Amino acid sequence: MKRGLNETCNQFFSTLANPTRLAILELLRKGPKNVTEISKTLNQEQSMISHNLKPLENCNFVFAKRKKKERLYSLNKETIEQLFKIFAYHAEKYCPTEGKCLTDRDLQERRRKEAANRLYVTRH
Amino acid sequence: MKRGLNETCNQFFSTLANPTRLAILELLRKGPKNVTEISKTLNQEQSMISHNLKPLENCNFVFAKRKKKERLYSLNKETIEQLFKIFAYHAEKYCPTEGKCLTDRDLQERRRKEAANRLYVTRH
DNA sequence: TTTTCATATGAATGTTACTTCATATTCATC
DNA sequence: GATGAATATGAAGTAACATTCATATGAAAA
Repeated sequence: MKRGLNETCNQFFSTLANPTRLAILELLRKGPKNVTEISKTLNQEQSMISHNLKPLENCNFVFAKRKKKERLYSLNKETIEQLFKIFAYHAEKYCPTEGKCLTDRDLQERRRKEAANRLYVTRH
Repeated sequence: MKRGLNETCNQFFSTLANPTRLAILELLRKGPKNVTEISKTLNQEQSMISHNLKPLENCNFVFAKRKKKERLYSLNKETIEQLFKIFAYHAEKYCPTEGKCLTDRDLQERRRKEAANRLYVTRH
């Protein structure tokens, strides 16, 4: 397959395409946090936070530095704030009611329900 | 789970997190194209292109309008060009050799190979 | 009004990513 | 160098997503 924008670009957006990771990024906007703090604030298992921090760090969306026994994670504000800004602008303009932006999955579910409904009407 | 940046944001990035869809977006930078043209240029099945155009359209990353029998898809340049610009800047700065940005999958594979190698060495 | 071209849809299957739990590693302190 | 606290890793199961092939729909032309 023809791929101009390379694997790296896919990686870039894939790393952002996860609710846990987005939550981490949003939390880190407030300032640096260690793993335990993130884990507790987001009410998620520590191992899950670590697993999700890894791709964020690989992509340089967050930076880490040791502080005694802890690892302090901080946000790459330059990149992330810009991205969130674009998103916010786009969402404001195009998804004001959040009524758009449906997944295939949503559409599938909707169809299922419509079909069930049709069936229900037909039955009577 | 605590989720500040909502579902819409995840959707936003998830839609971008796919090589086929990125290829479509990049192609549309050159100008509007219909489904068949996209399909042929990217050398992908028409149904696949259609399936992937749907989320792009849902998120308003592309716009569609009829032209006779065809549907002409065009880019939401405002959003997409900005995103690509940020990505390009970030990649330039942080992944100059594309040596970073490894997935869990990559790391897993690397480990497998290393393990196999260790085993190989041990055998002799 | 049926034929053809262009696109969309559905359902099935394959592929990838996420989550979890158990355990390993790392680093400081005793 | 043993212990404890903080974090990372591995492997397995599960859920989500992408892809494919067959077919349906829609729009124009004959």
